[in-house]
Amino acid sequence: MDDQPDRTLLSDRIRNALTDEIASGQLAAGTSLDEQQVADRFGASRTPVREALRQLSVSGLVELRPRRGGVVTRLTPDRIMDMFETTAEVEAMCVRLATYRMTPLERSRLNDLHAASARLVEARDFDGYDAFNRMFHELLYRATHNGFMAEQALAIRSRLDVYRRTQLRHGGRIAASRDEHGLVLAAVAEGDGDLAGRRMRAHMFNAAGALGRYIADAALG
Amino acid sequence: MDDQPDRTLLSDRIRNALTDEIASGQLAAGTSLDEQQVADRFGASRTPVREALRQLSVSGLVELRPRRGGVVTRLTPDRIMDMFETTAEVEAMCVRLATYRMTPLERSRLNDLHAASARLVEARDFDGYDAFNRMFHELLYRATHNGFMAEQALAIRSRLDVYRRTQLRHGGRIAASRDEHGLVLAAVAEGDGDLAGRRMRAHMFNAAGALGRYIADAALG
DNA sequence: GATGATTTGTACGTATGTATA
DNA sequence: ATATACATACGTACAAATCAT
Repeated sequence: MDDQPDRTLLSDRIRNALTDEIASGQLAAGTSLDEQQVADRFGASRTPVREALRQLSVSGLVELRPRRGGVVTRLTPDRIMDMFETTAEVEAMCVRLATYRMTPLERSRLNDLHAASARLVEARDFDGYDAFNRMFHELLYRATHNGFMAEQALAIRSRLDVYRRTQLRHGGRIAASRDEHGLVLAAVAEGDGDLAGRRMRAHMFNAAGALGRYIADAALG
Repeated sequence: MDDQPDRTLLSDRIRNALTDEIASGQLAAGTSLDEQQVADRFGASRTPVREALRQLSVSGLVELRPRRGGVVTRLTPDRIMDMFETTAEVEAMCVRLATYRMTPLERSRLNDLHAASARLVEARDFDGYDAFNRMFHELLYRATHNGFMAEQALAIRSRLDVYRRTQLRHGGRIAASRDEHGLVLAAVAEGDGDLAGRRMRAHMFNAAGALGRYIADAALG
């Protein structure tokens, strides 16, 4: 039972699916998105596809040139670095505010999460750590107690997922990443938001460094 | 002559028009947007209107509930304060980076602009000062030399235009605003990005304070 | 709570603009 | 360079859901 025909809008389903495929890299940058092809793939008409593409163009995942169709946005290395820097600064901003505003419960939840992540590092569980990492940062966004800021931070961060994905697998980043989280939390514990912010920024730039050539390669590919 | 039929997309024209009307307050928060009505108003069919509305919903200006049409987003006072705080923090972040990165030319352009604004304050030219103010802040965004960050900052700031519009007209804000700009620029001149950032944040919060009850009233109305 | 009116969601047709041989 | 093929932009039609009574 419970076989009710999907209640959500077709255009929304298509948009979500495309978002995932772009963020995960299944749909590579530069791929052209023919409306009819996409429509066929989802068993829909072109109308909801067009609406989905229009929305994706606003979030910047798709580039739409009038009368010439859309392509998955191809980012230049410069642009990626700009986005990465913005993410780093925004994260720093969030953690600084979060330091002053998080509840004891939120603080303890963060510490618990961090403690639990040790096991993932030992086990070299990359996917597990990736999931933890996402939770860690999203918890910090929410701890700002500023819903709008949290949304913005998350939206910006999501757009870099495709580049962040493989990052932790390289070098000893996973262990270093966890250590840096620890430093951030220590500053948070001391109530020093500025320090927490600086450490978060450093953490983000370390991650960017680890990406290194990968970013340039992916962008040019 | 020059009667060539508009080259731009109808959906884009509609979107831009609606954006302006929402940002300027002509279309008040809570106004419901009937697709057919909007289409009639622009002499178009529902198709481009729908595409425009979908895009506006992504930028957050319109709330679209499946099968129930769209309304101009009605912001709660809390949400407006969140947005305002985010803007303030983002501006602080931008000016800090800009301090370290702006070229001598950009610095001189900013100082010139600031100097010229004195006349506007004396003349109590509110509209003129409003335009100057916009330029001043946008110049700072660009001086970060981070295109992505500048875009984000501008997008967030624009969404508050409708609330900022009347703000400068009240109290002695226009003179105070210019003085605060001066303090920011002084810190920039000294190359102290952190100080410039703190002063910018203070500047933004002073503006928010001036908004005061107005925000709550506008949001509730 | 049921029924009719209204409005949205999706499909489809056609004209126009863009790419290509 | 011109013509042909093709994809997009917009309008229209109809089904389905929401709402008003």
